[in-house]
Formats: sequence, structure tokens, C-alpha cells
Amino acid sequence: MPSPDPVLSKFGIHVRNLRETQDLTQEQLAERAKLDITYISGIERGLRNPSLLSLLRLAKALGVSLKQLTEGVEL
Amino acid sequence: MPSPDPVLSKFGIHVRNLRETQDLTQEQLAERAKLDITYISGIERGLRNPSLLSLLRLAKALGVSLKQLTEGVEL
DNA sequence: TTGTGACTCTTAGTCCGTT
DNA sequence: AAACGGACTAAGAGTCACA
Repeated sequence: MPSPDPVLSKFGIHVRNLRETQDLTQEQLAERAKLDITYISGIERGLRNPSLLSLLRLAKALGVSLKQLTEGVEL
Repeated sequence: MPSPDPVLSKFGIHVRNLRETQDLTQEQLAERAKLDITYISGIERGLRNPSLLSLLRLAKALGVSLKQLTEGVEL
């Protein structure tokens, strides 16, 4: 497993905020996005660098657009 | 090499439009984004599924935000 | 409920070339 | 200038048992 990346961490925190705002558990989000719960966990901790297709599934599961999902995330 | 994906193709076309609007060659964009030219080519043809970090580098190289880069891309 | 390490398999991403 | 191919290494996708 990679070590946390600052950019990915910022993204992960944002995902976590979006998830908690909707009172979802990681497990519920994982189910909706058809992703593994440990994968969600890794994303929220900034350990994963998801692909465009994964981002889209995540956005859909959270009921937000890709632009909302990546709000404030920059290099 | 994978076959083109409809979602990735839409994204690739958008990248190509952004690039051509700025009169950049694939090579110039590749250089700016620090990505391989063949990889840029694959992205524009919908054959590649870039990671979040690559998307950010691409956005920066094109001088657009991530939201602009992914405009209209949905599952 | 979430974090973590370890794992396999696939793909991201690079580099060589030719058309 | 760009498409396309092969071969390659690094890293992401996706899953598991367990803390």
C-alpha cells in the first residue's frame, strides 16, 4: 500500500465529508458505488489514486457531479 | 490495448477539443503534463482510464480546472 | 464501523519503433 | 502531426481476514 499523498488526502477528506453529510457508512457507500469497503476506506485516507471511471461511480453513488466530487482538489 | 470505452471516448474528445483550442500538439501537451505522448494519444481516443493525479496534471497543463476538464462526463 | 497488511490481477504509464 | 503496436515496469483495481 502506498503512503498518503497530500492531494489525494484532500480529496479523501472531501469524499468523507460528502459521505457523512448524507449519513452514510463506508459500507453503504461501497455498496452503492459497487466498490469494496476497504477501497473506500483507502480513498478517504488518501492512499488510493482512483481512476476516472472509479471517480464517476463514486460521484454517482454520492449523488453529486464529478465537479462537486473534486471540488477544491488541485495539484 | 483495450478497446474504446464510450465514457472515456467522450472525455477524450473533450480533451482533444481543449488542446486544439489552444493550438497545442499532443507532444506539447504531453511535455507540459509530464505524460507520455502515446498516453495522451490513448486518452484522446478513449482507450485510457487516467488516474485522478493524471487528470490533475492534464488539467494544469491545459490551464483549466478539473471541473472544466471533466465537463459533461458522466456514467 | 473503520483501519490495515497482504495479496492477485489488471491497467496505468513509458519507451522503443513503424505507418 | 498523429495513430498504432509491442514490450516493459510501476501502480491501480479489487478482494480478504483480521485488528
